Amino acid sequence: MPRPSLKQERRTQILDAYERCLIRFGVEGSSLEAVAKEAGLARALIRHNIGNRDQLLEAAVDRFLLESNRSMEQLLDALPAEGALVCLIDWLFDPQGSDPHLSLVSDAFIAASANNPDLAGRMRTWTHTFFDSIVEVARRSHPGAEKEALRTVAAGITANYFTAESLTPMGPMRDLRAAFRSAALRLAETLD
Amino acid sequence: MPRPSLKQERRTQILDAYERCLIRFGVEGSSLEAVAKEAGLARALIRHNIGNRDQLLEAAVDRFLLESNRSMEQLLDALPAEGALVCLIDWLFDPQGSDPHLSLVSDAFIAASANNPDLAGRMRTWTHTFFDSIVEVARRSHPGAEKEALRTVAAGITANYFTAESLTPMGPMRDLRAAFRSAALRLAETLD
DNA sequence: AGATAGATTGTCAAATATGATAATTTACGA
DNA sequence: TCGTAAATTATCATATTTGACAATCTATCT
Repeated sequence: MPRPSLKQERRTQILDAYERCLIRFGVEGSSLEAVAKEAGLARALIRHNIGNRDQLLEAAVDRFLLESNRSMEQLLDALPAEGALVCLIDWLFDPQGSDPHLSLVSDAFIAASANNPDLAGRMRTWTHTFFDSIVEVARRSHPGAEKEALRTVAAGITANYFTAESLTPMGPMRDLRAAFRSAALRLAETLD
Repeated sequence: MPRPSLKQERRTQILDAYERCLIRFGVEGSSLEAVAKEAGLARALIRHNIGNRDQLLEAAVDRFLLESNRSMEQLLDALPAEGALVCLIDWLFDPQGSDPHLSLVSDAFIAASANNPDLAGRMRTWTHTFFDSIVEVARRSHPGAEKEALRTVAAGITANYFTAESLTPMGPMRDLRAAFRSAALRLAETLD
């Protein structure tokens, strides 16, 4: 009987806008005004659908972790048994594949972790989870490799991926991006 | 006859505080109020010694680039002819050596580059300079290696260094940091 | 049509940020 | 001691941000 709820649509609309602001202005710099403007909504609608500034951050972190885990699981399922590691690298560094958006949002969260112990904890476990997933893929495609070697290679791939994404706010740097991809591949080859 | 000028002392005092704020709050989140409080000075003193918010950012970028180049040159001079690359990696990943502070400041500048084309340009050339320096060190210690291999390895080392530093706001993650260092070393070994 | 629950908009007060200028204090040389 | 130039403090007007609440509008059901 009541008017149908748009809560979910509004929430995603707001969180999408918030993420764009996070990338440009960071956690501290993303005012509710800016988010509302970016979303094309009145500021009071943020309050109505999500709440105050802290609740907005919390909601964004929740969604980020969910989405990140979902997308990682999906990727792991899609990887072939043969040559999984190279395939993973191709996906990570494919401009079409992984969304640079997510990495930049994580950068904002990590930077803000210095003032926010809770956030720091959540992002630490996220980082470890991400890293462990890469290790697992490496183990799959190189069952014989030593544990330490797998961790080292996984760290290197992770770092090159993170860095390539982190530099995007400066604009396209194709040469460097390609070099990071090559470095990841070169590390993977050391497991053969 | 006048009172002695403290302009230089005050400038460094303010810029030091501003960098600490940049690391915690980012460019957009670093209000003059916050900087003044962090520096233990009245806000009007920022205006007196440096100027408005834009001028503060400009001054910080200027100092960052100068300091970064100076420190890089100094490092390059200090490196031995033999095993320069491994020595460089030791220095980059030595908690005592490179100042994590500088990397975090550069992270803030890079993130803010999305809204600031001028800043983006300056940070792009800085990134390229940093990268080229690593390539040069690699070439010195492995004169026989192919150009492309040198670039790839240098990119990997750079990425692992950047990433290791970027994660510090989340708190100490020794295991991951060690893994990034190992990855850099493993990449260097591929040049042998 | 009328009731209902939710969306949407409007408005307020308090807190904070900024730029600017005036007033005051301080250290040094003459 | 006294003038001077600089540091430092005080104050102001303005704009932005935030949280809160009231008022209005709108889609659906009965």
